Amino acid sequence: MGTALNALRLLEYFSSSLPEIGLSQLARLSGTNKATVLRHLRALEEFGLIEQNPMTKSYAIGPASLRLAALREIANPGLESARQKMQAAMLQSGESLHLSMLEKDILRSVLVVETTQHSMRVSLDPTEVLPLNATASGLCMLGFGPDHLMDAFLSTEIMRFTETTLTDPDRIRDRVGLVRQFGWSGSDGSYEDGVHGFAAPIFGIDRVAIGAISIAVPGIRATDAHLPLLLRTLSTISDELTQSFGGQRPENFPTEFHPFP
Amino acid sequence: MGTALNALRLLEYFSSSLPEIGLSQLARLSGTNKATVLRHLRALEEFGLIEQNPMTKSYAIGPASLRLAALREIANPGLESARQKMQAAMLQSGESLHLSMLEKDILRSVLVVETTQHSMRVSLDPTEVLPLNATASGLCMLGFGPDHLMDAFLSTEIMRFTETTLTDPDRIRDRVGLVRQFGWSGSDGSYEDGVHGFAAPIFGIDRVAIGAISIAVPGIRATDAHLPLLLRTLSTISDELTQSFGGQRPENFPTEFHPFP
DNA sequence: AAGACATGGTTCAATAATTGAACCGGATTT
DNA sequence: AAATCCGGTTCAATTATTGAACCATGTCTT
Repeated sequence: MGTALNALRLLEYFSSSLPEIGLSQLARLSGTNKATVLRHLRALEEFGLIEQNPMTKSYAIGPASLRLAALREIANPGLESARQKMQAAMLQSGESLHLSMLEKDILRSVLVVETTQHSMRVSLDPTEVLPLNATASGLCMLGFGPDHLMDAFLSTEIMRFTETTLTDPDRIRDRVGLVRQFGWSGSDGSYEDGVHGFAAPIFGIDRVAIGAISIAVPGIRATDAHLPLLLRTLSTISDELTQSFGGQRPENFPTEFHPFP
Repeated sequence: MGTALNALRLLEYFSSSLPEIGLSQLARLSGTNKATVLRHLRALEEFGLIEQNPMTKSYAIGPASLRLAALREIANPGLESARQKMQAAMLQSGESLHLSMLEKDILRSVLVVETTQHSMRVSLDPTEVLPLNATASGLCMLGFGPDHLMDAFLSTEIMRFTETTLTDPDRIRDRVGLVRQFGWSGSDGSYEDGVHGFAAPIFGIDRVAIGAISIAVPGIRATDAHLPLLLRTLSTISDELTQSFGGQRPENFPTEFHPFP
């Protein structure tokens, strides 16, 4: 059951590293027959969610995506203003910013603003799924997101990415405790070696986090001297974004961020 | 045939004036059974293209649209830079800009940058379909778009919007001839009373127009004194956008725009 | 140059999913 | 309190979907 969904799922195989896919390749990736893949692609193409490159014959995401995004922006304004706020925060901190939102128990990156001030920067896939245990944003969500999130996450397989990835449930819980106390979270290369992240929650109307804003910094620039600036930036932008999404911080949420002891 | 397409078509009923739709209402709009509409909505929701407001139970475009748009931006970069160029042109001319692209014989608005310099401005729906005979952008496309476009358009019903809308095929052809000669097109309230538009084509790699950029001006500010500035802005931005989309202007295309005699 | 192996796309009978009328329980309206 | 509205469910008849095999074409390898 779910023909429409099967067709849509084909879109999941497109990514920033694989933006164009051929028919046979997509059939292989999805484990479906070529004929049905073609049928689905044709349907998606007619709607405009897919377009075929007439030269290479391979397929890519089509213009309807932009239309729908614009439409969502109307029903759910805020993303465009979020981008502007992130731009300002990028200029202030000099580092790349990274907004992610919770979509039913998975945390997905939705907006990336890259720094223009350093040539060495952290580049992120703007549609990536972020592991909750390995990223600063993920730890934030575990700390301030819906109550069931931690249990839901611990019941899935916990992935390891680098040496420093937290995989032990008890240690994750300890860390999340600290995050709750300080209001922000950090990750030191626990997702990708050499990449440090600092994140703070964005709250919804019910004071539960709906997403997170993070600053990604190359290890070399993640110094104690730099930290206060990053934390100040983080505190203000997380507050701004919470407000611009119509949310509110919990009563006891720290008004400014301090380094972990 | 085309279950997936039928599901996707439900998305067409969402618009800026109707961003949230209930189940029964959507069934009525689409002329389909409630049960199947619900099935489709569920499929779309699971993928994230639709989300249900838990309070009102009605449906709206979901977050997956943003993901797909970001993905398209990677495969097909340029839109974001187009926005920036349009922003600059907006500041230069003081008026709202409006980018539209051809999607298989229909012209669709994809990006709108509104002026910040006047409180009276022209506001446009960013996902609107533009009539080829009644808008400046449309006339541009007829003049510089694919050859078959004019015939395809004339074989459909030609709509009238205001007193000044061009509906006579011969007069349309005459006007398009002028547009070809001068490189830009204008519309004087032929789509909406009191709104004047000035548009220039954006070309693809094969020197055929793939879209148009237009400046929308309230009638009062569409003066002869203002026109040279608008035309200068138009000429440079259409050239920039053509380049940024990897296209090239035709050999004999005017290097600067002059008022119609 | 000839085969082997890719690719995108088509065909068609068996099958499995889609469809819509009728129905339900609850909330508003009359 | 009767009558509508709403979102959502059920189930048998039907209809569209599916996948194996098959083309035609192009590109490597031998």
